[in-house]
Amino acid sequence: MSQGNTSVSSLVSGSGVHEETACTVLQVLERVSGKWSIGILLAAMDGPVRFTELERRVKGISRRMLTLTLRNLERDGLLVRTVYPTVPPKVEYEVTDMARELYDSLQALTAWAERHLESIAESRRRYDAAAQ
Amino acid sequence: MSQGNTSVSSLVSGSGVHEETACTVLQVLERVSGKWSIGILLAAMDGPVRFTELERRVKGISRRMLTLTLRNLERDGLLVRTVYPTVPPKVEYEVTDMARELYDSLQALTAWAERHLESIAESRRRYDAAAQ
DNA sequence: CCGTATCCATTAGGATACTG
DNA sequence: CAGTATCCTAATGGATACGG
Repeated sequence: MSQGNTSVSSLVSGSGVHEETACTVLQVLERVSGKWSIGILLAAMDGPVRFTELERRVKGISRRMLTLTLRNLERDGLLVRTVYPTVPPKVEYEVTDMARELYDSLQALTAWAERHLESIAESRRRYDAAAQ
Repeated sequence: MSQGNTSVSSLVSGSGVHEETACTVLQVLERVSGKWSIGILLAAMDGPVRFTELERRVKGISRRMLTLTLRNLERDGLLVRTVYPTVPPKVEYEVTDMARELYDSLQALTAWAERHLESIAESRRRYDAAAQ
C-alpha cells in the first residue's frame, strides 16, 4: 500500500516573504492534486456515498485509483469511512468538516479560473500560433 | 516540445450543483499542479528574474524542468519572457497581473492549510498506527 | 459489494553533454 | 547565459482477475 508520493514540492528560497507561503501552499496542493482527489471529494459533498456510487459518479476513474485515492483522503482526515458489517458489505464515505472548509477555500481558485478562462485560452492560442 | 498533459482531470456527475465547480477548479489545478509551477511563480513574484537566478531560487529543480515549466507558464499567460539580444544573452521572466491574482487566490488555500496542518498530521499518525 | 493484487503502458522528471 | 537534446529511472495510472 501507499504508492509513494513525489508530485508537488519544491521549496523556494532567496527572496523575501514567500518562502513560508510556498511551503504551506505546496503542502495543500500535494493533498489536493492528483487526478482524482477533488473529483471524489466533490462527489461526496452531498452526503455519505457508497463505493460503487462513487465509481459511477466520478467519471472515468478506475477501481484501483478510486480505492487508492479514498485511502489517502481518509488518511488525511478529509473523508470518514464507515463499514456496515452486513452481507453483502456496505461501506460509506462521508466528507469531514475539514473537507468542507477546503471546498470553500477552493472557491477563490474557482473564481480566479472563471475570471481568466478565456484569457488563458487566448494566450495559448497566441503562443501556439507563434510557435506553429 | 510539450510533453503532453494528463495530470488532474475527472469530471464529476450525477449529484447536485458541483459539476460546474468541479470542471473549473480542476482546470485551475491542472495549471498550477505539477512539481514546480507554484515554486517558480513564487520565485518570480518580487520582480523580473533571470533564468539562472530562478535555477538558484527554486531548490532542486533541474534545468530541463525549469525550461519546460517556464514554457507552460508563459503559454498560459502567467509569465512574460523577455529576451535582451545581448551577448551573453539575457532573458527575464516576469509574472503577469493574472499570476498575481492567482497568488492572492491561493491565500485561501494557504490559510486552510495552516489551520489544519496539525490536524492532518495527527490524522495520519492515527491512520498509520491503526494500519501498523 | 467492496475491495486487493498483478501486470502493463504512459508520463513525469533527473542528469548532463552540447550549442548559439 | 540560456537554453535544447538525449538517455534513463521512477511514478502514475488503466484494466481486470480474483477473493472475503
